[in-house]
Amino acid sequence: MPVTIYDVAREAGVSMATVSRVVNGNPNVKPLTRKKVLSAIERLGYRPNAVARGLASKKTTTVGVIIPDVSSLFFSELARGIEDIATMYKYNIILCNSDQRLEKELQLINTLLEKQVDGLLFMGAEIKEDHLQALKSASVPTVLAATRDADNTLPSVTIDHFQAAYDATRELIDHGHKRIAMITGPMNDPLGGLIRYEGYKRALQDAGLPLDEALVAHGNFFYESGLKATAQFLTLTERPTAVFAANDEMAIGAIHAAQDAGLQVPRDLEVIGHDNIRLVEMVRPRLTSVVQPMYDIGAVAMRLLTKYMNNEQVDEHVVLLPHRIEHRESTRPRETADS
Amino acid sequence: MPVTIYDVAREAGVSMATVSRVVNGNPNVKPLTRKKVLSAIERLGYRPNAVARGLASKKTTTVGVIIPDVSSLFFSELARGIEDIATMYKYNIILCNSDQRLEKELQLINTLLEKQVDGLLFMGAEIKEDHLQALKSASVPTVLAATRDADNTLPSVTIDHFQAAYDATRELIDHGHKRIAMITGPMNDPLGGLIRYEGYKRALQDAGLPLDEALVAHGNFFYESGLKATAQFLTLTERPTAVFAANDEMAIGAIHAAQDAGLQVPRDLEVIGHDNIRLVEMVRPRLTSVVQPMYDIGAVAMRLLTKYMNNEQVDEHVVLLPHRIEHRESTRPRETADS
DNA sequence: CTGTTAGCGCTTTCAC
DNA sequence: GTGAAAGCGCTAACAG
Repeated sequence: MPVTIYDVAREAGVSMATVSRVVNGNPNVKPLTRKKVLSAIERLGYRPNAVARGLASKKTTTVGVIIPDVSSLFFSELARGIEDIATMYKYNIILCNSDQRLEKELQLINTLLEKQVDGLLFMGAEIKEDHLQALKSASVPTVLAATRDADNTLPSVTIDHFQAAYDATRELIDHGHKRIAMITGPMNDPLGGLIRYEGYKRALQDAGLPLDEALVAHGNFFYESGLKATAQFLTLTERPTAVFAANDEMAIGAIHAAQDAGLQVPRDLEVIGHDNIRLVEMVRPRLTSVVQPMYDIGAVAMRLLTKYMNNEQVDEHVVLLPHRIEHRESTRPRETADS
Repeated sequence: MPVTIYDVAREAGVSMATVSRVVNGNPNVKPLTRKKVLSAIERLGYRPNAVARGLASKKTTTVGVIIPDVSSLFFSELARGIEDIATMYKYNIILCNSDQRLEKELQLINTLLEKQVDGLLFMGAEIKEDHLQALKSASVPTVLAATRDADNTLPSVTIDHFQAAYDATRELIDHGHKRIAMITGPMNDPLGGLIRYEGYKRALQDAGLPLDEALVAHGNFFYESGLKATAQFLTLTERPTAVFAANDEMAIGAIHAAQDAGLQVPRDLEVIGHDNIRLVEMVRPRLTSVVQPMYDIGAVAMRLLTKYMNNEQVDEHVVLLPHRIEHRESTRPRETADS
């Protein structure tokens, strides 16, 4: 039923090999022959079968992407960066949601390898020994995006999460705050959760400020948890005067909790978020946030993966992208800062 | 290098056919034989090659998904619904961003067909003759998600956009408003743009209200455009007292524009959005919005596609999911409404 | 520059 | 229940 390379060959009066050459842009074809083939292709409406090609060439020009949740504001931005660069290099992506469940992640790795992807892009919170094991069984390269494994066994693209959290906290300290609260991510998330908390603690410590457990709440990255944590903070007799949230959604929750309590941001409570998702511009006051360049992380990770897939030389297997703080109205300008 | 079905056959002392049967769960295998094969698979670490399988069986258990932009709050939610159901039916998805550019859409359709996807899920604003043409050249089924073609040539899953916009406008009319503004989507988007505008116009007309062109702004679905449009509305001598925006992002922009102008929502301006994305809960006041069940649309579309792919009987090729208005604080409760 | 010839790893009749 | 054998549609040596 469908027209094959063989049909085209017959129609053009050449061999399959020649058709294959034309289709693949091999220069070793006489212009006239090429023209004949092209016209036969046109006439027959030939469409190369990528599956057959994949079997014969052992390349599928497809990469597997494991993502916790595409509908997340954070990850969908990453996914876009990944796909754009993939397209640029003629790859397609098979996208799979893992919900960060270990079992599902492992199963997805396996499925993707069965599908003979040329490479794997992995996003997720924690990289366990199981992941390393599963990935090692693959003959294809893997790159981690927005995360990394503890020993840097795998190539990865991230920012310096510790430093980013440190900087954010430091910023609040510099504004004269003594009681700075933090809404962390889940503590079983090494980078998004634990390390940012460590950065916060270190910054306090370096500034000689005490760590008050009452000012630390463990959130789950969702708006609601930021809202609740902050509402709770505000019931304390010694309330915090600033909050650092491990992501923007929770930070926005913090702003709203403050407003719901009749406080003004940043006058009564300064708030700083993390990631700088598009949402930060869609709140009043607009949210100051640590910029994690999601799109770029995805793009760089994919670019890195193409290098591995092409056996190109790679000097930096572990890439750290720069971060910075984008100042908006949820924090006071430095000049006018006071406690 | 990689272990093939042939290796397993030899190791287990059976034929490839038998291994194939075991792998595919064919019941016609003696339990003992099955056990031998399974153990050989285990021992060798055999992983079936889905590409070879795809070539031989002409099924890839992969569907192509064309999406305008995964990083969009609206579409990423749809994508999640699609992927979840795909997973449920053992399909993987190749996800491609089209940015709604016709040329890219057509090219993606072609690429996906080359990759021998078993089906196609298409999201986009306008379905042109070109699309129909390209899709027709495929021997695989296509389902449209959150859109449909003018003649319902293709199966689709949507809500009744006209009625949804009508209902939203009607709601504001019922609150006693005489000057109701609308921020539309792009007019070249038949459903998200044009039809919602038609619904708005009809509602006004049915209520005997005049259509004031000064109260209609054409936005682009982004926050900024809602912000600007509303700021503009508020400079009018006869300001609107209510706004209906064609999506939530613009509606949130409307809220902020009002607040920036020192007005209170909903007291001075009622705002109603469209889609009910997750963001509506993350603004103050929280946004009243027309619920378009994105996740469900994706899920139902994918489910429908599985039916076509399995040649199952389908009675409803064009499915309309119900919509409703979710009332929040950006509109006044009906009881206390006044002009 | 072009054609011949093996496969790629699996499914699928068709026999037995 | 099981095996033999013929492809699926293409690429990739290898010859010429």
